[in-house]
Amino acid sequence: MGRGKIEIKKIENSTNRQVTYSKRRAGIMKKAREITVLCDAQVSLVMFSSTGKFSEYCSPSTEMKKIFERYQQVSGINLWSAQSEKMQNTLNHLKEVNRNLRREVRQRTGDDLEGLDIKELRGLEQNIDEALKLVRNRKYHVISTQTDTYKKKLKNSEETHRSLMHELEIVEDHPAFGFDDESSNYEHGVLALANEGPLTYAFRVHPSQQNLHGMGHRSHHLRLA
Amino acid sequence: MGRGKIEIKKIENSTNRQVTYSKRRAGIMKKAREITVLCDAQVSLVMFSSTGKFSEYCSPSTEMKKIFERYQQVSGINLWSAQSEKMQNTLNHLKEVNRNLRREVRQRTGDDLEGLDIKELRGLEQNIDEALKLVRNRKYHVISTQTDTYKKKLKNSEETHRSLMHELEIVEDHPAFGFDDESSNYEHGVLALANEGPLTYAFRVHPSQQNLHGMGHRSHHLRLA
DNA sequence: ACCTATTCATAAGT
DNA sequence: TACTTATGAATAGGT
Repeated sequence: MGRGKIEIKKIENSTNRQVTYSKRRAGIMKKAREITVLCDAQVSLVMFSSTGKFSEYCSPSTEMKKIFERYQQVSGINLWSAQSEKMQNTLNHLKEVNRNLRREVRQRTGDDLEGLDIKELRGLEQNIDEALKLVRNRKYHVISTQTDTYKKKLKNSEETHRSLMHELEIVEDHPAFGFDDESSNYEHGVLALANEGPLTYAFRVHPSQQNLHGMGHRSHHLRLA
Repeated sequence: MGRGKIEIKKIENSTNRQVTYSKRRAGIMKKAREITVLCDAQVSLVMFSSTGKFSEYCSPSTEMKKIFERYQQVSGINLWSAQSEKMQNTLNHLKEVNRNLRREVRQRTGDDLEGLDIKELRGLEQNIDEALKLVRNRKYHVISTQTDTYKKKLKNSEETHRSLMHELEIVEDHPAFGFDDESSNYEHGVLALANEGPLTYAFRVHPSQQNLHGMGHRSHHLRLA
């Protein structure tokens, strides 16, 4: 059909090829449209030209998605196995990382020491001991910082008090209350509290980490924060 | 094209509709085949007749799968959003669990104590201290178990030795070597080694946990095993 | 399924 | 890229 019969083989002239592509693409689209209407069919047509230009037709009654899903059902081919496999791999990877992290934590809490030999136990002990020192140092640092703050606040209010008393003295000429300057007592109190307070360690349960199917081998996950 | 022009609207006579469907389907298929060859294009065509009959065409150079993947890329439509969304959620969930586990470990190693207040620090200290005791107990247990085994082995070989010596005595009538029975020296040695050996704690780097894109906020992950 | 009059699609030229 | 047109292809309706 045209000014002469043509052989069905690749058109080598690229301009010509593009022109033919455009014309025939329009033709196919029209045919697709027509068959859907005339025959009440569902059609999906996806085309990529040799230059990568993309065109599609899809029956108005449906969507590509649905047609592809139906295609899958009928053909038995799993179209997104590649994608999901990739994801599955990442997932498995993450699960393993997770398992190992949990194990590390359980070893650090002393809950899972079965598999360790002497050398590893010695190393772990050493490691935990160092961690303990770090935590203690930090604790003292925080305490002393906080104590300093309290000292300053105390000093402030003390001075405020003094000046108020002073004003009272002047106004009423009535010197009355002594003021104890042993603010170091307070520091002692804080330290005592820090070391002798209730020994429960407040783990916070993380709600978002619950109900991870197939993952949770602990009923809840701990977060120190 | 035919014995008369027809209007493009649903053919009500179902037999007629089926016949037309068959004819036009063949036509479209041919067109699809031709455009792929002539224009070096990639075409996928999926059709369902009103009676549910399924037909497909796909350029020989490719597969439905690939065309659909490409379609997705170009159109931006995620064809399996339902599937992948679920997975994505699990994935994100795992990532968060992971982050928190890492944090827990870093707090237990004393590497990340910035955000903790006194109460939390005190709890952590307490907790680590308990872990330390557990690890120490376990260590001593393993050591003593191992020592028992060594003792038994020693006793065994000692007896073997004795009987050998005895046989020598009998055979050659040549009583010569004394045997030191202080096997407890050995136990002392093991304990000393356990407490005074090199203090490096052997972390094993897990190769499979490297290069998890978007995940690793540590250059490597530790596993105590 | 086949036939064929008729309409349609389109190759090549502009 | 769009229009033109001669020509071959597709197909509606009949058998």
